[in-house]
Amino acid sequence: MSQTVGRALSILPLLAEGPANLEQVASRLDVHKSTALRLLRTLHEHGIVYRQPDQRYRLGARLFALAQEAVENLDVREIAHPHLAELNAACGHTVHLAVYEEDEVLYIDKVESRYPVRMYSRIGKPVAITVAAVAKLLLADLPEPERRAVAERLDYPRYTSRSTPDAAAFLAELAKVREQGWATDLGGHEESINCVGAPIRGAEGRVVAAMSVSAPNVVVSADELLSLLPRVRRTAEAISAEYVGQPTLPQPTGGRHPHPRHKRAAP
Amino acid sequence: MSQTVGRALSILPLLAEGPANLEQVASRLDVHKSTALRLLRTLHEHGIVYRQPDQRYRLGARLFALAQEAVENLDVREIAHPHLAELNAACGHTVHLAVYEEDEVLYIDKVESRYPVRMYSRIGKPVAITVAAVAKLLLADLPEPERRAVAERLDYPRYTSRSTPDAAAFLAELAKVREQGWATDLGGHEESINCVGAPIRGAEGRVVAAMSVSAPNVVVSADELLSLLPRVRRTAEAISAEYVGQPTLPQPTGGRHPHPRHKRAAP
DNA sequence: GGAAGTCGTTGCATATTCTGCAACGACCAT
DNA sequence: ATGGTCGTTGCAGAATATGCAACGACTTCC
Repeated sequence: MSQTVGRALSILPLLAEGPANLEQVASRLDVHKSTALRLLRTLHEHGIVYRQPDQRYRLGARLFALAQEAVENLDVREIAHPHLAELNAACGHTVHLAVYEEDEVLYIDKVESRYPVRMYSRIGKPVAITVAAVAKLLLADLPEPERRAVAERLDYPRYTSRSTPDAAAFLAELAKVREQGWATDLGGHEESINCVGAPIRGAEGRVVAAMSVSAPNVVVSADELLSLLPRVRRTAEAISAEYVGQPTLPQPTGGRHPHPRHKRAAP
Repeated sequence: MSQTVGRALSILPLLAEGPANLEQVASRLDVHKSTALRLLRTLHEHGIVYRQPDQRYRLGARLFALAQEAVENLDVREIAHPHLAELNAACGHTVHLAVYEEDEVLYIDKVESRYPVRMYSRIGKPVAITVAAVAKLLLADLPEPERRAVAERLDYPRYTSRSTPDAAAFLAELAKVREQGWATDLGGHEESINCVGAPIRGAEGRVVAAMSVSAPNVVVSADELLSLLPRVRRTAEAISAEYVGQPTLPQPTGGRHPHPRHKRAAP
């Protein structure tokens, strides 16, 4: 909508890859150096980017501070953490917490495995949405039309031979997950890694987050991991219970949609 | 420099406080609703802000992802973490890692105390710059003119009776810290909390980060905490050694300053 | 040691882009 | 029904961002 702001924001992912100098930024934005300079200066004034001693720019500290504040406002995280830690203490595997937002699922918390062989993942990193157990749980709860729309919008990379191949398969899987109330990822992302997950529900039973336990084959077999399912579900339910118990006033007004999603064209 | 971008960026700290609707944003930016709408839409397109089901805006997931990438590029953090964890395992207290950036010092890592009574702090939150041990360490290493300029720019809130009262006192303290190579905060921020810190040095001996151990009076006395100093210094030195050992190509060119800081006016 | 080459910076004229306005539509309350 | 809130849209005017060209600081190459 706003070209200038759009350009400025495009600089951020670019700098996230690593420090860059003025010319690199200008050429990747496809604007004149002077334009890039002004944008960078503005970002700098706001502490979003930082200028290194060698004059190159990188993402600044305030961005980090902002993001940190943002996550802290996600009450699910606060509530869930102790439960996740407890589960990790009990089984020793990596435990993840994830939320869905605009075609992306991302980890917002994680308790590391206590085994030396670990799964790689990163808080804040988008999840492999078509295969991850947490992603299935979150998408399975979307209202039918939207679920369908999202499924068709996605790409289906073949990470492994067991990755979800296409939208149809994914929708079928989502239906199953929705039905049974839990989900798995058996080698769909990394051949040797399995996950079991369960949904965390807020008021009115909507899925607000999802959690999972992940472990590589070399540590426990898929069957052994599945045997943890009851425990995982109990943890998710405990979090849900606590979450609905004292939700810090989420969505005061029910739902107002001045412009409904699927509006009919005017006559 | 760029008004539009500036306005858009001003929305971020505002939303960090909590979700807000269009009107609130518009009035706090002091612009027309339609203007605020366009800015928010642009931020939304880039995933920086998210629109809740109740139509209010809050900071989005991508901001979180970006920030996460940003910190990961700070190699000090990667290198330091295991050492901090080890120190925590040994003494049980809260361990912090902080960096300085443009008049701000902020925590970039933290290992929580294992005692029930803990100091409150938050990764990503700006540190009380005039009293914190880590802040003293970082500022003490600035070149003299800048150190002075910063000290005079700062505010000196009287958190407690032992807070640094003014710029003169602060500069004196910094000189001492610079001299002795370590720093303390004895009840300067919270009456009952003490800290001991040591600097982490990069190539050429410049201080690139600082670490500290904090504990409340009720757990250990200031003297007992001070007895940890040798250990803290050793940890900081171990991190420094590892950091200079394999710095992932920081600052390739030495220093180019097309426009020197203190340029004389043209004749 | 001079000359050519980088790279960041500045002032300015142009026109592109953003702004505020006013009116509308959807929704809620009374 | 009626009035009120809040988000959304199209438009004309004007403020704002843009690209250009030239310069200064610095490096490198001959």
